[in-house]
Amino acid sequence: MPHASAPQHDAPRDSPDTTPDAAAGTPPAKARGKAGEKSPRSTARKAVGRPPRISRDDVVRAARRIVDDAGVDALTMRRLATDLGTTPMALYHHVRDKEELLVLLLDDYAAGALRPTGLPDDPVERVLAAAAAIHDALAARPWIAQVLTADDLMAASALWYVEQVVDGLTAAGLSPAQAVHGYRAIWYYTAGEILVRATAARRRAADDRPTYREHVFAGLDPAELPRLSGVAADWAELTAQDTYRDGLRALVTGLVAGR
Amino acid sequence: MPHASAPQHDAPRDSPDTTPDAAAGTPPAKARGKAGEKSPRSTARKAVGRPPRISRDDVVRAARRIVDDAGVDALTMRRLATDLGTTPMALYHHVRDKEELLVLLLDDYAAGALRPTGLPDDPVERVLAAAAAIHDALAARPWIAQVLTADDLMAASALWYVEQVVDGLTAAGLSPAQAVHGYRAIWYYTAGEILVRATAARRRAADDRPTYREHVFAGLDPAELPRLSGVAADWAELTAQDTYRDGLRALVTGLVAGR
DNA sequence: GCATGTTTTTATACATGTAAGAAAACTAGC
DNA sequence: GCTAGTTTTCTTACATGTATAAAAACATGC
Repeated sequence: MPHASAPQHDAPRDSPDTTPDAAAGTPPAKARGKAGEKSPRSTARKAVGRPPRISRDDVVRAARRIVDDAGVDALTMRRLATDLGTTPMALYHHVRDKEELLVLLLDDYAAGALRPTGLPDDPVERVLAAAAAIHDALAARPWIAQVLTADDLMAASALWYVEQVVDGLTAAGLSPAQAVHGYRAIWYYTAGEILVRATAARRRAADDRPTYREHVFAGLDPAELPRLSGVAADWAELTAQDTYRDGLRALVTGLVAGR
Repeated sequence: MPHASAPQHDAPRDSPDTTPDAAAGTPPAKARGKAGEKSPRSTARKAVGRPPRISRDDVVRAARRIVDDAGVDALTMRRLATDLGTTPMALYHHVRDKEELLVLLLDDYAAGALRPTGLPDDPVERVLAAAAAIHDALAARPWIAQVLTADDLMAASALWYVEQVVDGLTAAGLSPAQAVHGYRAIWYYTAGEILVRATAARRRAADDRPTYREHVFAGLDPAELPRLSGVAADWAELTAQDTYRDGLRALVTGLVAGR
């Protein structure tokens, strides 16, 4: 297994680069060069090519600083480059595109935010608690919506919670395959909730546009759509309520009841 | 209630513009002018200001043509303007921004795609069928992901299905408020599924990047995360399966069981 | 020292959405 | 006809993500 001083990023599309530590918080391995290598094999060559001035970790850290200080809207590739003392395009050797940078950032946050605290013993309750923990951690950061749809978001730091969900479902009687499918369903529901809510909040903040929904609901025909007409007046209030946990419980209950 | 020849778009932020027909498929009301008005009051004035060369409907129609012919990626404001024989900025008087245009487009598609066909009588089955119909109609068009998070997406054409869901849940014993919350849960789940899947598909198509998940799953510690390690090999296959309906049934079952 | 290969950085350029303001094309009142 | 007011359109300009290609900075083998 080659380790040594693997490149930070799978360059123009060839090196496998399966260093499992590149993602999390490994020190940048800067100050490389003449330091002795522990690894018995792999002859620790002197790293060919132009030496990098910045590492992927530098990029992520600088990005995090910007987001913390000035919000996610201030995070542009140009500003990031300026903060790092390089050019925008130099970043693209450490990060495939901005979206990957955001995923990395999310992972960075998750590493600090999520803490394995005492979870209940009962399987169903454990699933609920783990899912809610993921949800709350993500929902706290609105900019996450831009990244959330990552199919493979659940990386590194959050995996422990995924494990809890899958394990809980298994303990409740589901097969491994069913447990994975159940986890996915929970993930769809969770991601959907956050995304829909975040978008709605963004719209409300950005503008006082008549929400289009009011527009549509105003012209509702009680004869054709009686139920909707009946709740039209309360719709805004009802949908503003946070019912994530209720829905989650319903979903998990249904998953477990289904065998 | 003023009607007459209301402006197509709430201009620089003042006119209420609550014409309930502006959204769907009302004829552009072009060829306006000397035609007699039915409305008894509202003296049908001669429309002040520079006469528009294009209507909002023209914009949506042209956009639809582009999407149908060349895909959603080809839909740029510049191209749209060229097709209509105007300038990009002229579009912004009929559409707030590109996102609103996409919402309008989606509505346009929904009007044609969704057809109220025979739904089951059993409340739960009806909810399932209605939700699945929405899901399938949306999932068929990948570009929808960009718009889907609209909190108020369920406009005009799709409302009939929303009605079916809320009505079915009510018939199954839920209170009106619970039914709305239930609908929302179903919507979160549905939107999340489509979004996550669409994004995953896009990534897979765009590039053969090692999915980052493989990356993470490769370095899994079986001692710490036994369940995930156990299914790691099958993860890709399991998550590729379409289990939307299974999860939906579980959710609805749980919602109904919860009273 | 010098040519070669490799990796990172830089320079340049483009397409996109859209903000800001000027101009055009009308009606209404005089 | 002329001015004022109103609505739509056009011109110009900017910020952004990122493609492309050249240049820089190293190690290696000669």
